[in-house]
Amino acid sequence: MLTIGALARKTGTKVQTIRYYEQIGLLPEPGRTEGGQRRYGDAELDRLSFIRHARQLGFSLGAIRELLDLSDHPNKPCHEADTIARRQLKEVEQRLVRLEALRTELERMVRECSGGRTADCRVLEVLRDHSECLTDHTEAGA
Amino acid sequence: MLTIGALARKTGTKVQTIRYYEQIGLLPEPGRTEGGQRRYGDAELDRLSFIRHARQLGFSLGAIRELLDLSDHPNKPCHEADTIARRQLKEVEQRLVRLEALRTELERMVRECSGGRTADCRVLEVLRDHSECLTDHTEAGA
DNA sequence: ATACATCCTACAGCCACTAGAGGTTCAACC
DNA sequence: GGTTGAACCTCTAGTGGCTGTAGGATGTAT
Repeated sequence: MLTIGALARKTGTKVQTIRYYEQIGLLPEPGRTEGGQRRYGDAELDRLSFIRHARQLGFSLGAIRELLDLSDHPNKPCHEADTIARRQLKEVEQRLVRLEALRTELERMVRECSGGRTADCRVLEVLRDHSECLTDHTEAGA
Repeated sequence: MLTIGALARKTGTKVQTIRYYEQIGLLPEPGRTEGGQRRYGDAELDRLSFIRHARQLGFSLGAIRELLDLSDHPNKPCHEADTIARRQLKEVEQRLVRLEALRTELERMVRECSGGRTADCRVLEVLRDHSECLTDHTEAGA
């Protein structure tokens, strides 16, 4: 039986994050000691590891909820999980394209900066005038 | 003189976002009509365009605040702006590396999915067992 | 028995917006 | 001059995915 702190260490999660996952129903309410402290078993360890791994792969908590649900029903057909993963892959690919455009633009800004006064700063100039950009990075966000 | 809606259209910003920028002090408080509606001139248009462009390049509002401040002082040396841009470039590059690892892993998951029952689903299996991963995508986040 | 690390709840805060309620103003048209 | 109706106003709350803090209770080692 693991304390919440031990579970946190084993999974590389913060204690508060575990409680947060419980609060939003992603983790089940665990057993408690007489004094009211949470105690976890292997099932919870596996489930949290699954969640953390999926988060590392960029899945949203909503998608993870679906994946966990599928994982709980071994006889369901698998194409739903496949769909979720493909959707995630598509999003990652789109982000990659946008980020590459950003990199190009930032590299150019930095390369062309002559190091004088801000009045002549290439970085600020490019920011001031969008038409100086070679790539399309609209909607690029983070 | 532009209404807030016209300014929004010109810069591709939502009206609420403009008010939000004003609220956090990124845009100055504009003049008002007798009835209390905001009216903007070219200076605000330029400033908001700068902000939006920098946002598209992924700069945080904090970084943008610094850049605007530099832009307001044309005789300051330029290396601070350069530093901010380089920092941003570095972050973008790091995100790219992580996202590429994610893409590799997601592609493999999707490719290997046989389309049977969830019990045998490759996607779910990989999520369950981190050791199946070839790439390091820890801390990859979004 | 005591120390003290860890646990508990409850709530506020982060970023960068976005949405909605409920009411007011402006500009155009008749 | 009167009437629409789109656009404006303020204020508040919600989004995702946590993170941090206050103030107190519990568990374990000595």
